[in-house]
Amino acid sequence: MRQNPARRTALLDAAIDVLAREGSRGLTLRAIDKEAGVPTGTASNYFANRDELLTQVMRRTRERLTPDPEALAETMKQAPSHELAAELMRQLLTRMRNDRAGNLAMLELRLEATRRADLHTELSGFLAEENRQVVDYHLTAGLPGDRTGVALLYFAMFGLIVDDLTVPAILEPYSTDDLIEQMVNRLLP
Amino acid sequence: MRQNPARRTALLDAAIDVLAREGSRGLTLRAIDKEAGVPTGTASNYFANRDELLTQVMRRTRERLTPDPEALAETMKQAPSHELAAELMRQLLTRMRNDRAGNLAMLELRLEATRRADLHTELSGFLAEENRQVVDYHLTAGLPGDRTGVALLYFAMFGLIVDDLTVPAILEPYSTDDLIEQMVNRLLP
DNA sequence: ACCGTAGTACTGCAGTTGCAGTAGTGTCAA
DNA sequence: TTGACACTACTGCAACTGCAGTACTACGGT
Repeated sequence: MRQNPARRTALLDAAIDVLAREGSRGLTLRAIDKEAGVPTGTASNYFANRDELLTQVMRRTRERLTPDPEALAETMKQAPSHELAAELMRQLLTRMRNDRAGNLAMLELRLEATRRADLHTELSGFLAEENRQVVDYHLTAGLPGDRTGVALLYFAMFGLIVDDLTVPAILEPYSTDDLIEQMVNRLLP
Repeated sequence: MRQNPARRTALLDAAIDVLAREGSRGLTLRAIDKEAGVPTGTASNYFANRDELLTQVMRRTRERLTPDPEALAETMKQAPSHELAAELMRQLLTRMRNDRAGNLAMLELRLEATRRADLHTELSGFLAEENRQVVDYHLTAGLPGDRTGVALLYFAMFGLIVDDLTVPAILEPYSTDDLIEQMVNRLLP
């Protein structure tokens, strides 16, 4: 098992691109080699099997989708308000749109997790924890809304993001900025 | 190309099961034969290629997830109210839970559609139309809320459903009935 | 009633692809 | 010089597709 972390990350990023572009069906060790531009067989040296690969892809995807702490701190300089909450949601949507591959990969992993116990355990732990943290953060930052409202806000955002990524035609009749503003105002009393 | 409609439907239902259980990766014509318990090669006679198969799987999945008109009519006997809207949402969630395979297949198809232009066109048309219809239905039935509110309600429900299907651990801290009641009350003024 | 034909369903095979895994060699840096 | 990584090449295997050939069924003509 090779250790070179830079190369490993490069392989994982390549895997995310393959996953987004060709789906779980196209994700093979060989395809990763090709995408990363490394010799055939290299990915085999870094991942013992598909399970291990997927677990590591998940961790890498999580890293990529985590907001930049500095940018977040910058935004949070404003006084907490509905406007700030809406701004955070707009940034969330933008972040997701800017890493389309990462997001599609995460969706693929969710589906894959319904079939692989290990991945499911890891993904459940991670996403449940993240949800908890994000709600706590919102509340302790003094942003408006109660626990249920914040949870609903994130479910609505998630639905919107999935549609935006996969079938944006559904969103065409609406303005996403307007949707976000309305959902913040209505869900966070 | 064979025509026997009953057999075709049986093959498509088998395809949906395979898709849900093993993902796009495991969906082959042979796997469908096996799942449907028909002789090897049969599915090849019904679907010229993978594209055609996926398109037809999509149509069949749509059929399966459409609410039963009678049951809907029965529910709609009540006077329109927030309570009725909540009841409709609870039924939606139940319906989705009762056809887990159909739902997972639809998610797979959404992802597949990001890679196949034909499928994307068809899926976009269908889902956009469905969204429009569902919002119109809600409004003309006299249920509370404006167009934006109803749209938000469906995004939130969609997010909740996807989480429920793939990573239910996220929902564990919450009561789905409570979430539904709150989202109806808050999003539909 | 019989036969021929067309349409449909089934079976098995052959060829192809493409993957995983691993062994072996080359290279570079400590 | 030694150890870790990079690269190359090979083997064996599994699965898929597409084809070709066969069996069954229905139907229409005589």
